[in-house]
Amino acid sequence: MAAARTTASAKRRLILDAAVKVFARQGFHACRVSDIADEAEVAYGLVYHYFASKDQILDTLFLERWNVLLEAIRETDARPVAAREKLAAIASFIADSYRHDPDLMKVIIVEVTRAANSFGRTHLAKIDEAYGLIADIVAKAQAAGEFKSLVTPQFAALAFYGAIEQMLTGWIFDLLPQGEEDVERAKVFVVETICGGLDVESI
Amino acid sequence: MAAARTTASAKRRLILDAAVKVFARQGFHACRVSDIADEAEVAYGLVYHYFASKDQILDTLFLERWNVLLEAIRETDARPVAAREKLAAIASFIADSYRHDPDLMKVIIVEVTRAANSFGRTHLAKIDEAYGLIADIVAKAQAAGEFKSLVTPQFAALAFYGAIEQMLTGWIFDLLPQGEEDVERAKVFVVETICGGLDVESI
Amino acid sequence: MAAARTTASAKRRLILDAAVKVFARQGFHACRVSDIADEAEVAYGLVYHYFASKDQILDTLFLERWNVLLEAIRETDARPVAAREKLAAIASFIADSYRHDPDLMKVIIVEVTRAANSFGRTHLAKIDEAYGLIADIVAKAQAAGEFKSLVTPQFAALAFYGAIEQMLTGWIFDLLPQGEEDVERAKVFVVETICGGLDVESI
Amino acid sequence: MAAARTTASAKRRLILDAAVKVFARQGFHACRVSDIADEAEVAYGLVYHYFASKDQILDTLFLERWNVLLEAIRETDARPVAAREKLAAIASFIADSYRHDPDLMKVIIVEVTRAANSFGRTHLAKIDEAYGLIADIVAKAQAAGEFKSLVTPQFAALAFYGAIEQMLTGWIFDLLPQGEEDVERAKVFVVETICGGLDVESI
DNA sequence: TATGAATGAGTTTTCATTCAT
DNA sequence: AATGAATGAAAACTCATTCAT
Repeated sequence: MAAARTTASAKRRLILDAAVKVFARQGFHACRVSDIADEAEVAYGLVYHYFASKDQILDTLFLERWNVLLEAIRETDARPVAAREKLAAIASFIADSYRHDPDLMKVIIVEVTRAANSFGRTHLAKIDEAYGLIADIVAKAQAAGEFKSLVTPQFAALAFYGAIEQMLTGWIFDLLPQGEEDVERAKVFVVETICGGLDVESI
Repeated sequence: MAAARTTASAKRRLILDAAVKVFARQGFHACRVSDIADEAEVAYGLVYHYFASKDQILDTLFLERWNVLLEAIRETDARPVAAREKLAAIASFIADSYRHDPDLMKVIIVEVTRAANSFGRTHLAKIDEAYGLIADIVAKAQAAGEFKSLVTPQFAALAFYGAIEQMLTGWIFDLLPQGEEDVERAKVFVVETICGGLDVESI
Repeated sequence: MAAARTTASAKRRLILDAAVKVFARQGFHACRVSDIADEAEVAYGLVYHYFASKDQILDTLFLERWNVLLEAIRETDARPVAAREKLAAIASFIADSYRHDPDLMKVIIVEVTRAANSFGRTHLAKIDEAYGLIADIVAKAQAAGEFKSLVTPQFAALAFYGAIEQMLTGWIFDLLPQGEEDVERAKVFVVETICGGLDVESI
Repeated sequence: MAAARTTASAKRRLILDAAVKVFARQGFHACRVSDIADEAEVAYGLVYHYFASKDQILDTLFLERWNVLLEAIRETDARPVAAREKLAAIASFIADSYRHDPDLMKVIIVEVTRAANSFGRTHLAKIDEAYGLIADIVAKAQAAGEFKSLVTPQFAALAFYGAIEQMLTGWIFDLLPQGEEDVERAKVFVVETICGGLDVESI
């Protein structure tokens, strides 16, 4: 089972993992393919045996992870819980992803998701897919009377994702504390901000 | 004096304006210095007479505009209005900036603010300054009982700015409609989302 | 014995035949060793089991065929016919070779014989051997009074071969019609041009 | 006058001349762009300031010279002399070109004209133009009764050019003596072979 | 024989920056 | 101020060849 996914090639995985480290440390553009090969301790040419280009390595990394995220969102949405809890679960999933492999998330956020002019554009549709799934959650909640209908679901999704990405960026660049409890607290904050709003209850 | 700064040199301004167009069209990395010179219709070498490097051109563009934004936030904060109105004014100012000069805002967002690994890092402190000013507004509003204190002002600022940046990104990459009324409505949406929250009033 | 040479290995022959197709289609330099393996439907490494290098494949192809040509010229020369008929037989043999296996002849002409700076240089002596055999025919014809002695046999051979090679090049690159009758006519033309000359008989 | 052609740029000419030496010495493929820059004693990048690619240098060299050849053939054809003399003049012009600048002719013959699979193909039309002009001469001579009509003008042109190219190749690779008188004699030989023919007069 | 993963040397091209005029 | 020729460093990618199995 697990083997099936691993079998592909141990060296191939080695290269992908090395790329995560190198991209996170030096940035995609600043690093050379030879840096990846060195980090993976494989021959230079082997990188090109498994990947057609430096770009393709990043593409692979992004898609592997983003598909997991999309799946997580879909699963979350399928659960019979309140919309607010769904959003909380998504925020939690993303924050945990960062906790679990900060380098990988850094690469995905910094080099793809926020790299609007390069990989961000390439994967725009895939990224937008996530917005769409979140928007669906909002839309259903509005229809069900859980959420107000003052803003479009599309916009709410954008704001929600924007807040999360900014939070991640804060961690990545050390603008935000990222201790265990800080992260747990942040999960709550995103949802509180977006769902609860900043305003005091108007009574 | 002021004149001195403005007059500085018509050619210098020409180059900056050309750079905005070229950066917006081709991206900072994908364009050559000669593209800027061509667009400005000045000699290649003149670019280096006025700017020390290609980087410095973007730095200049960013700082010029970001300082205007910081000033606008400060002025807004000084006004004796409700916190929600202050945030509305900031959102409005940024949206109008985009309406007025989409190319410039595109360059600033895409090439600096979201370019976490290059210019974003360079100008991190300056960008963070904006978060700080917004956080101040939130902090004061919490102290005054206008805003709930469930999230830290710092976090609220991050979420607010994150939502706005995502909205701009949506316009820049055509994921969001950007007609006159669309923009006006979006201004309202950001504030409604962040301040009002998505949840129906809990009563 | 003879069987031994033929049997040698079916795979080896498969590779040589595939190489002809691939060299003809893509050119020697533009193709990769893997293209040959793919065309032959054998494993990549097997090519190196039978041949020491990519170069050696072309060398083998050339020598196989060129030796046949040399033998044909020798046999022709041994026949008790007029010199003009001998040249006609050689022209005919070469033209028929092209008719029979245009890809192989294309490879030999384009990649070896005309590739003066690479394989042409390597096989210069072998190629020159053909000129020498032709020159012998001319020399004997001059001695016998069949041919005039106004040009050296060496030069006559060069001109004769040059005309034939140009004719083949014309076919290879579609500058010359290559229908069945066209080829037959061309055989006659070469001899007529070189032996008969263009001038009207001076009486 | 002469200035007009030279003015272009001394360095540019320097690079072209250096390229001729380097291409002739090492071959187009075997040499690096840096070899050309070194030979010309200019900075590496300057080569790319004047030429878009290594290929373009060879293209330029070829076209410069080939156009001179075409012009020479046209002028020759315009002269009111016998066809045989016209062909003699063309052979003479080409042989003299080689005498005058053997490196340049070597490059053109070896790297373009005979390089059927690379530059030869690129410039096929231009090369064919020469065949066409020669064929015209033959055709008119046939119509005027100067030449027999046993072969098509197109074919005669191919044979004539083939013989000349083979002669040049002979010189280039030292298969043929190239002393002053050898060259003069060869000029006569080509015409004698192609126009006079090898056969003794049939009377 | 047969396989295909692994190796790593080698070169064109790009382009920011400098500098002489 | 203004010009644009001159400089040269830097890196992705290709692919023939080797080798362990």
